[in-house]
Amino acid sequence: MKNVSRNAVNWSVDDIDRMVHEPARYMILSILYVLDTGDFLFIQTQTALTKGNLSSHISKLEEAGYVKVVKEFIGKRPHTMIRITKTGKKAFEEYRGTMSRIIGR
Amino acid sequence: MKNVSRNAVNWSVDDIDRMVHEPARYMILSILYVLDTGDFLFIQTQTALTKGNLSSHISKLEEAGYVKVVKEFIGKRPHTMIRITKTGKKAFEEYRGTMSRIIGR
DNA sequence: GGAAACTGGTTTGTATCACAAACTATATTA
DNA sequence: TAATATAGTTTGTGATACAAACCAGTTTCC
Repeated sequence: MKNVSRNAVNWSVDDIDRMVHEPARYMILSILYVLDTGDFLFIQTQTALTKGNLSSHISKLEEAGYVKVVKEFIGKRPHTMIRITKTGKKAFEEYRGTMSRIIGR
Repeated sequence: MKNVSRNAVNWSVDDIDRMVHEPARYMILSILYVLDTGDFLFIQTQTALTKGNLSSHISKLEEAGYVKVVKEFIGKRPHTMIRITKTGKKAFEEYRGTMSRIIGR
């Protein structure tokens, strides 16, 4: 048995992109949507997420194709740059549209 | 290490009430917010959730104090009525306020 | 120069969660 | 009386979010 049909409130749970719906990831995307790129530590301070948590959310966003991760060395230290993709931007916009509709404004 | 501080986007992940954030529960609450009460089967058809899924979401909402569940018999058959509480209404309103702010527009 | 502390993360362990299938208990119908 | 329907609840499981523990270096301090 699967949920497939539309309902009286005129939206289905499947309309909501869970990848974006998760607050931590929404926050990450909302930063990158404006700035396009950000390094790991910048995003960490902005979101106030723990490193571990941030790390795994970035991995998920990467797997979803919503961000690209570039690792390099700055001087002698490792550095991780995260860039939002076209797909990621679109997903973010669509999520906002969907939620606007659902929340009603 | 815990997330506690505010961030540059001016909201924290903790601002979002996960009890309401879950789409299935948001849908249930959005129906009850308008109608105040609804029986199990009505909500099931409106949400298009499976019975099992709906049952457990209702239990969670009940534990959170967002709904009250009243079991009775209609004729010889069991019947389950779900009523949104004052707390539930307030939580729903606050969630919408929070999300409106976060989604922006 | 060697221990200690810091940097910039990733991996691991755990508790929780969402979900549908399987099940329960009674009632109705064939 | 056997099968089917009703009205849900319980169970199994795969996925998830999270912070603690860990790791590979680098810099600082004595």
